Amino acid sequence: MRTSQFPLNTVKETPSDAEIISHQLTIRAGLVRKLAAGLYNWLPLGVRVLQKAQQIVREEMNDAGALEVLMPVVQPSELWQESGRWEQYGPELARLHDRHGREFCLGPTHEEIITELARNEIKSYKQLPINYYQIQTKFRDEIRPRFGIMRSREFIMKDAYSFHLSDESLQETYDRMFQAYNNIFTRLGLNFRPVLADTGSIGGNASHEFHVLADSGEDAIAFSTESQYAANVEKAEALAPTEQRADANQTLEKVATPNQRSIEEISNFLNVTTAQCLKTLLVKGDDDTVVALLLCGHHSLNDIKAEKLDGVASPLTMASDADISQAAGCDAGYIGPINLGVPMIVDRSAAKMANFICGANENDMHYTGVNWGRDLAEPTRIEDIRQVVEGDASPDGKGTLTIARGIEVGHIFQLGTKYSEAMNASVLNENGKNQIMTMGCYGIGITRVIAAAIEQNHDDKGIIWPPALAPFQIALLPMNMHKSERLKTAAEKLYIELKDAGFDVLFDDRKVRPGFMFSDMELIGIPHRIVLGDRGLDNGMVEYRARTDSDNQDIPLDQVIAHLKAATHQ
RNA sequence: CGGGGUGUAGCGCAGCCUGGUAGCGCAACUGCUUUGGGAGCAGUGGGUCGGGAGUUCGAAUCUCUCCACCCCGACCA
Repeated sequence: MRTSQFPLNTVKETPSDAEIISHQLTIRAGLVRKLAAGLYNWLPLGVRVLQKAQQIVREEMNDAGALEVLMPVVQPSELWQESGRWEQYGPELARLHDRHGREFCLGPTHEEIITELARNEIKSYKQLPINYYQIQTKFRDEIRPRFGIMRSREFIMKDAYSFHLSDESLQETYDRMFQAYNNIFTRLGLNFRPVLADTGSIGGNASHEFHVLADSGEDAIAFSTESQYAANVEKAEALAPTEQRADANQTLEKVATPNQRSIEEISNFLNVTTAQCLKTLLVKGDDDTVVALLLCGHHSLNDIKAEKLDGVASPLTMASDADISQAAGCDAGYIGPINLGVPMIVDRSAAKMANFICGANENDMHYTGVNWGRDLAEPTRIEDIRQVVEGDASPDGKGTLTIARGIEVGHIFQLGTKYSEAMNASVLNENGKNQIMTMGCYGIGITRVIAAAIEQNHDDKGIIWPPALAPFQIALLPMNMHKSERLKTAAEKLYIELKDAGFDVLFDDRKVRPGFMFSDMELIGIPHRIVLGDRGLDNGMVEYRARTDSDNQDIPLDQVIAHLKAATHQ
């Protein structure tokens, strides 16, 4: 490709609203342009990268036995009503009407559609298992789209859905997808980790997320220092402390704490650590009741763990101010478990506290020196409801946890029969009886993969594409070609030879200064660069430089192709 | 949804407080010079100052209203 026919649309200035590096570079390099909040146009250069990513995903999915289909973006409400998600899904689901007033939505995901397809097309156990996938645009009306293509409202996703008769068959396909995902992200050249995950709103059993490790990631991942254990902190179990509870050697006292509400304020005011304070959260329970959740002051509630507990409303909802004053007789900030007449769920760590501080259920008052079993009953319900923190014991018993940031680029689930049951997707089994199929689902955010790749691979000059994602492999840069007929002839000849050798070459035939060319090619991250100049031509030499090199290398003109083949492992 | 902020040329911004014929840099276009790390000089084009209403002789500037976009928060016990 020639730059004279393939405009680069690079810009020198960073747009003011781009916060993270991948957002800045996707715009500066001319991959995308913003159309509106969370909506992006993809320019020719960006499309080439998209296609590279899609191709790898396609190849690995096909190799793993999945079959490509294509489903509509616009989906009829009836199917969503059948699965129950028309009501469940909030404002994130963009709904619309056609001219006849019929209701539709823009698909944020395709479980309903694939289940409808499968129940019509699959009649016999002999057709199972089967794994369908598509690469399709999704729309989710995010609360806050941000970071450019990292979290946009419209995005491209590869989603796959498998159908089975048995859990064993589902597990087999799940394992195969797990392997396929490892292959895909490895080929894409990303530093990633599969982690145990929560199944979220889609529901189901086993689940892994694939995270690209980057400081700008929106998810926190807990890793074991000693083992392969890795989990989203939403999911990571906080083990009960192994040490015994300390002796109750302080006396219970009620102290005035005027205007000291938060754990932070209380600990400062009383000159103690936050770990000595007990945090009492009131949340909504079943049918208009209120439940107290008790945590160590330095721990945070994990609402995903909490809302799964019996007696706690899902989604987790904090009690209103009115509920609080009715249940505890005080304002938020002074609630405590002593004489609190609501059911209590105590975190494993909080149950081991001794001589702690808590609210007195009276405004501007706290208790100090509080002890379980003496000043109030021993906890009757102890659960894991907190977020893990750095240094916690790893749930698999090996090592301790460290916490790193990750970008979720893939997610695989065992869905079970949630959709197939609701939508009656069944086949005839070996005994001639109807049997509901069990399902798995497997997603990869294609557009997010590109943002993640840039987050992980860039320098102050621009993008450094992993070879598999680069829009072009080689930049061919003639120096001042318009002034030298000899150079022009040589450059044109080399361009043809490189193309014939099977390389993706970007030939910069613009009449621009050398520095301009260098900067452009570095910004858009082309992995390999060949520079042709009159000086080198006198000696039959060209210059080679990889995007990651700091120096040029002189290569005899007749060995360029061999050199590039070695450099690109072709 | 709550809080904060910003809308002025394609992009980045000044001008607004204190009302009086709309500016700077980059980009674009033309010409000349230049040519191994985002060139120099000269010139040219480009703006419903986010929309609407109001105050005023006169509004980018003051008032009201609507819209768009950005940031933070949605853990307060």
